[in-house]
Amino acid sequence: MEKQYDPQENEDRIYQKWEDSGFFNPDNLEGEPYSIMMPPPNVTGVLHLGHAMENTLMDIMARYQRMQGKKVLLLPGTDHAAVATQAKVEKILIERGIKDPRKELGREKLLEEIRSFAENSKSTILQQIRKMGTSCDWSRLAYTFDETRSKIVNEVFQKMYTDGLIYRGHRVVNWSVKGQSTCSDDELEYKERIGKIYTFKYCQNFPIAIATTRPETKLGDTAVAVNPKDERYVKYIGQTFEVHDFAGSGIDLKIKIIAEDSVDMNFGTGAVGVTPAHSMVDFEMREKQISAGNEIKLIQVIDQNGKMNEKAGQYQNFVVKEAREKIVAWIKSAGLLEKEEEITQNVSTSDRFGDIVEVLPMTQWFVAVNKKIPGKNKTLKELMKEAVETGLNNESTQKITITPSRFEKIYFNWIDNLRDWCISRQVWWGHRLPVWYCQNPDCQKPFVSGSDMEKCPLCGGTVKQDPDTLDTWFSSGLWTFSTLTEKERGIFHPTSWMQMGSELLFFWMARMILMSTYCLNEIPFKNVYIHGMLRNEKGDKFSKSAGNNIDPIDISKKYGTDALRLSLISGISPGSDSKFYQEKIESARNFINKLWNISRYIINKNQESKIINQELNKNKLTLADFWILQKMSNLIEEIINEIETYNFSLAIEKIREFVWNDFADWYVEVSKFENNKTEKNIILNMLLEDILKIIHPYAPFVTENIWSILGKETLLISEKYPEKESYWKLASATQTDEMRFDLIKEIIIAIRNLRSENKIEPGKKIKVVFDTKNSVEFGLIKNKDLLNSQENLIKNLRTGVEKIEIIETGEKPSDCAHTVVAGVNIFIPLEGLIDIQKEKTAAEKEIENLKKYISDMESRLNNKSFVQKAPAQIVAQEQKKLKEAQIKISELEKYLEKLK
RNA sequence: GCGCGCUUAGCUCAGUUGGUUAGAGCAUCUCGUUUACACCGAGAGGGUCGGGGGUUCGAAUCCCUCAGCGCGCACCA
Repeated sequence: MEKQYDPQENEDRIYQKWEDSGFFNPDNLEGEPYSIMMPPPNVTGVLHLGHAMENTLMDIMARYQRMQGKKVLLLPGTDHAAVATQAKVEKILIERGIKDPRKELGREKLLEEIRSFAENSKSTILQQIRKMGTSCDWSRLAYTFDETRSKIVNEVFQKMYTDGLIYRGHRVVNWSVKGQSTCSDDELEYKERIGKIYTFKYCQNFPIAIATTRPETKLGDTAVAVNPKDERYVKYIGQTFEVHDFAGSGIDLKIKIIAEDSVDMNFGTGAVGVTPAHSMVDFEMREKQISAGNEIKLIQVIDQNGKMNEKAGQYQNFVVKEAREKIVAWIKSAGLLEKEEEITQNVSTSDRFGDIVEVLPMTQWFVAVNKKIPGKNKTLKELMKEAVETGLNNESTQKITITPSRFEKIYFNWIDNLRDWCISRQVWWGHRLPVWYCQNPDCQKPFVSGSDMEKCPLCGGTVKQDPDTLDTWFSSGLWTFSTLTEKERGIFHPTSWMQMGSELLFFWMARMILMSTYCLNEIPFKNVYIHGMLRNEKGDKFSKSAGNNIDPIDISKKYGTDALRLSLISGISPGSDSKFYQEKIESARNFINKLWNISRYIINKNQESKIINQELNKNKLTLADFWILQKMSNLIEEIINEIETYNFSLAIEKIREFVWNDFADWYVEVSKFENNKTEKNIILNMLLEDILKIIHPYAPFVTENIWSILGKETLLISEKYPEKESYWKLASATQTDEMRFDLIKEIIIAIRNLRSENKIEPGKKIKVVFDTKNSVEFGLIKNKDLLNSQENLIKNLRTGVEKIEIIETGEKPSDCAHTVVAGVNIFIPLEGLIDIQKEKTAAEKEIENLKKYISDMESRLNNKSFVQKAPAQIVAQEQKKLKEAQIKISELEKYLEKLK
């Protein structure tokens, strides 16, 4: 074995071994099913650090559960990411000089370009997932746009259409002019900007002034809404006012004054100009009014190119911004403007195309979220709520738990504000709507079909498929079950655990819940873990455009995948962002190397002593042996608990602390000189093997590598996770072993400390005198006997102690360095080398501290209500502490006296 | 505007239902080539737990309030 671990040599080979072993495929495993669906990365490029972190989290969980004896499925896949991918490829094509790819290439050719880009990107991504060590079942690899998934998409569409949950309607939608496509409410990004709000009247004799940031849309106004409690305006409610030639457009407006409770009387003029065609809120007002029998018109004045249309009269063909300026100028000159103020406003932009989104009325396809599902008497909204609130159909086994729980509130909040989901997109890359329109002018009926249609089933006329495609989240929503066969759904669905970033809460998590509860009457997953975002040391997001992007594969190549994995999850906690920086990677690499060297030491030792499968003789165990066995037992319990509550970072931190501090720095050192060699070797090997197992989910490559160097014929990936009980059985000698070993540890540290403080030369051998007269005892064994029996530890653990003397006189030897641990006086004779003044100052300072401590403690214990109210256990504990401090202070005082 | 987080050592973070003199890693300083590891070992220094108030025998922990940062939603007339 090399002095330093070289990750490069083996990673690919080991991954191949795992893959060949079949353990990635749950069909080869026994036990309780445990399933994780990988959030399919978009085929828009390469994996970034966030993906790498996700892969690490999922793989830790998958490997851990596999080692716990479960039948683990980690299913890999990719997402065609409709709009995102098309937008990306179009951008590339434009950069290549094709000005308008859709026009110049046409549907088929453009799709061919996108397909080839996507396939390329896909193969890169899959390679990267392998490189991360992800133990996923490649035989079940899925793609949201492959044949199997497309078939299910069509089936679900048809089912929802039949149930009346998917409908074609003329409603307002978000329209990206640049992308020439709709987008859903969730695909909007709000950007803050400074805008102007104008307060004016439509015309001189209009009774009410209104305010707006978009005067150009006022050409489409058909109502003014006021609060019915508003005394200023109540008299106008129900009246219709005509505005002749609004803003010189040549267009006459008919404005009806309507009552709306939601109008804030104190905001602006207390009246809202209602533009149903260009505002979601106004459109809803109109629907409300209509259902109350109050007809209001819908007048569209902006077209799909972001220009004013023929309904804008004189302003036709101006882009909205120009029209706005002209109308404002006209209003000003006509003396209608009452106020002009600057405000900060949020404008909705398209998250993929980046342009400001216009709200337009269009005929599109929608999912009705507030409509009762036939046979269920519940709406989709209600299903989605139920699944998280009480459990689907009020079954507790069908309840989704979100970690951290605060995201549940955010989710409910979102559901409350949910509108019908526009699912048709005018991009070409995606699942084409399974809708056919009869071309016979006498028929013209639309048909929804799960499979391709050729002829109109009614009139036999030719049919033409709808050119639109589905919102990408429609297919992603099916992911937890579209990836499984019917039979597999019985085993792996609902899936056990799902992890994702908080930005996908609505896009994806909510849609999966919607689809799964509706289609299968089952929740998609039992537990969702929401992770935060990785940021750099300054707290900035990593992004290509900011130029601070880090390629995880570069780090993997330089430091090894194990170090990358450890550094990615170090310091993370559920739902919170975390920082990722160089020191973390190095620290992780160092730990891997430490593990390598611990193993190297033990493996070399094995070769010398050639021990084979010997039984541990409990009678030959030392205090140190019992101590480490107890520690290991506790550790296993703690980390299982941490992993199962998704505290991945805490678990590995605890492992690291144990491995480095307890095992390497103390136990391995002790093993070098204690005489029960056989027992030591057995314990060292047992611990090493189990340490490799508990680290394996985090750092699979190095652990598997060492495992094979240990000469194991099995693969570590398929080993059983260690159990607390097996250590507990060995270690349960006495509970106080741990405390007594810790006392020896403290004494050793105190001796090292005295050496350092008194500048005793490194190589110089010393004698130590212990006075145990007033010391605090642990258990039945006297400290005197304990020190006697553990002389070996004290001498050999980097203390340079050559001789030990134990006295019980309470007399102070002179010319000594001195300290007190648990009442044990420790003296190191210094033969005139001692700096008396320094010793005095140190002792005085410590006495000072102790005095304050003791007086605090005394006043607490003298406080009657403390003694009365605090639990007896706490009081006893405090009394013990006080006693210890008192012993220490009196010993120090005596020592100080001696110094004078 | 409504709701939710966060604020602990120079940095990154722990701190379980309130109960040791608030912990770790990195960084800093001192010492050390002791043959598993200098990607190492031994030690040290460093915090009035964001400010203020309250509850309690006892508060980093619970409540109120203020401030800073972040997130979600709504508004954006």
